[in-house]
Amino acid sequence: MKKQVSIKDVAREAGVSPATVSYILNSTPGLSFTPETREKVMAAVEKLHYVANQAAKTLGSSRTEGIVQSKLIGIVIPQTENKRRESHIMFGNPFYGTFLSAVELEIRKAGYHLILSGTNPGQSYIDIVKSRTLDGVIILGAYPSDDAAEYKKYKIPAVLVDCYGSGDSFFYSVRTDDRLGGYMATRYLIEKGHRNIAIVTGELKEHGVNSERYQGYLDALREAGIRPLKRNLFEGYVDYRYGAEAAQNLAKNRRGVTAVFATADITAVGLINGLHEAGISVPGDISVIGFDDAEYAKMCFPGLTTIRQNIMEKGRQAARLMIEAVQNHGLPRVERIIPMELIERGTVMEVYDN
Amino acid sequence: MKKQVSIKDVAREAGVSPATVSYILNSTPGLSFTPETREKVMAAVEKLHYVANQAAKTLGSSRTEGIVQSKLIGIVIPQTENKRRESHIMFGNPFYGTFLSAVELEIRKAGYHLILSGTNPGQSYIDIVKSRTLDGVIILGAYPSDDAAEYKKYKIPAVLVDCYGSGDSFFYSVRTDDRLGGYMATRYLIEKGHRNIAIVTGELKEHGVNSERYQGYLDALREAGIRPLKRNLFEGYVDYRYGAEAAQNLAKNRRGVTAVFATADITAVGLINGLHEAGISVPGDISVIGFDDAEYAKMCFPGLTTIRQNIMEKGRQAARLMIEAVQNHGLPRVERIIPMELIERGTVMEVYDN
DNA sequence: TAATGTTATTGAACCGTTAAAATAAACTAT
DNA sequence: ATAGTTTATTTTAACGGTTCAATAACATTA
Repeated sequence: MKKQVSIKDVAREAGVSPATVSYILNSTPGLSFTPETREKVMAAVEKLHYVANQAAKTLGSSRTEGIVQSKLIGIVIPQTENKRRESHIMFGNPFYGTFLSAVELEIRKAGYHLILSGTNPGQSYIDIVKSRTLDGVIILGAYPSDDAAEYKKYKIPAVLVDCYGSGDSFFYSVRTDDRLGGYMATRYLIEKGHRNIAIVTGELKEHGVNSERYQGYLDALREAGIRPLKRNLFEGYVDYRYGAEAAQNLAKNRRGVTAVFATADITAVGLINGLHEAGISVPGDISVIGFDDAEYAKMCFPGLTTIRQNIMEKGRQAARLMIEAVQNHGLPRVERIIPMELIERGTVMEVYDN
Repeated sequence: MKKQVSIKDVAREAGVSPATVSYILNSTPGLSFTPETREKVMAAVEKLHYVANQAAKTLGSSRTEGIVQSKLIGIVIPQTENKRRESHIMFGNPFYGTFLSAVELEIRKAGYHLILSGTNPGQSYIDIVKSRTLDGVIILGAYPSDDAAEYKKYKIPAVLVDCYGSGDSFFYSVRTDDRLGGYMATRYLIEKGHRNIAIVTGELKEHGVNSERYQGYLDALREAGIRPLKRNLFEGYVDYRYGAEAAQNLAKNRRGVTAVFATADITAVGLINGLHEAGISVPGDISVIGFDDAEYAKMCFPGLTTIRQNIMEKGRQAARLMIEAVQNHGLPRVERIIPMELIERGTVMEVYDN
């Protein structure tokens, strides 16, 4: 690691003081400089290939309250090392990849950088935030409520993505109306004549995405006067394998189920393949609807009928909200709801009489 | 942003000097302290919830050559904003998600953090490296050769993943033997009786992954005494859509092609679905083999026969190599080759006589 | 007992930058 | 011509750590 070119080198080269260089490069408001001085400085910067040291900037500006700028945004995704369960791995579900892609693009455009971290569920992230003096944090999935107080205490803007249960006015939030989505999916199946509808989903933690979608499912059943059956609830993991497992169980004991709502596409695909393997045709024997419209929803055969949420858009919104929050300190809480739409492909079939 | 607890606060609380706190917390070698002092310090740290400021650490230690530690590893993935071509989007190909997941896990275990960035192809990343004083950089795909000199100059360890053409002894490298992989895929098709084999691939840039796989394809043909045909080369993009496009062209004018080697699974799946749409059966009419064994290779129907590369393993190796390089400065160049294996599923069919 | 090591601890310079206060130079206004 | 503003720039003191040289306290050796 060679000694880097510092602001002093630039100052010397340009024949001005370090402060002048700093002011000019940051175009600090309320200060004026001669065009000549400006030019001299810029020329020196060019000549020496000067790039400011971010650590020093962060440190130097940490004196003034509120304007600390590490230009670093943290993004936290739950992920544990777990050989047995893909669902614990960040990108077991490609949803994250797409989302991250959109976030990165926006964040970079705004001149910030993204510091990516997984966390063991429940593990605190606040140390990282403190030690790196992050400008803000984007949190995916359930957020560790212990940290919440700290974020507020230190006034770190936090954007919660797909989080429920924090009505707290401090946090920004981006999500879809998952309950409505669950309702849409189930209602669609009902409209197609299905009455005995199973649901395959991940852990129904309080205030989670799965839980909301499940509520929506119940809403739709209730509306249609269908009594929900406990045995039609398959609660497990959000991964391919659990879908396949659910398929096996379903194949063993169908009890008249004609349709399944899988609360994530990845589970849906596992389910479909599992059913195929068990000799059950989709949608011939059982209809399936998913959720997300992930990349591969259109790739599998038959194409997966699903509730589409615009993941890129979700990422974009989260990033923009973050930047806004960082730049206009103390903005009032904003909640962005990303719209959904039902995509009809080939995994749902109409049934007549029952 | 509240004023943070500093090392001075801890020192005061413990009744020692800041230097002592620093030494104890970093367990600086060659120094001894009374157990009492140690305990006092640790107690104060606990009590005040002290977390060291990384910016200050980085800056403070930047005096001593070689041991600057921002504890930040950069990871660079080519990605541009391009509405028309998914291939330019980082996670258009889920390969990246899986890879990133593995890297993050390893990096975090070693106490480092990952700073994630896309780059417009050809755009320099060196400014980020300098400004953030990154400890090292993991670079995916073709690397901007202009930066290479800078990395060397500043002695920034760089791990090149899936990069060819840098025999430079400064760089570490992780990759698969793509040429061999291309050979394996093609040879397998030949063994199954195919002689008129097309290849669908991304841009054949000099020294790229695609180019290597293409070479392997040629190797296999040559070995079998088959003359490669120009019209059998479909050179485009590494995305779903290009696979579908290639399928259309192929459907319009098959000229006896009975098998296709798609150099990425995502393209393979696009191809298969495109062929289906055009009324061509896979593998009935045309066999397809892919490359990667991405998540959805087993999800599509029929399951995709493909060359599997262990992506998690690739990520793990890249991360470990990085950490090693950072910690043992000036390690000699290492190259890790991740093995492949052929996964037989349902998209290749044997043909007899021709 | 004085000289000599050790061991535990501290003081202070320094890293690269920002920000507040100070200064110098150039204009106004009286 | 003198004081008062305004404009352009510099000086200095942080920011929160690390690290080297210095010191104090204690044990050892001659």
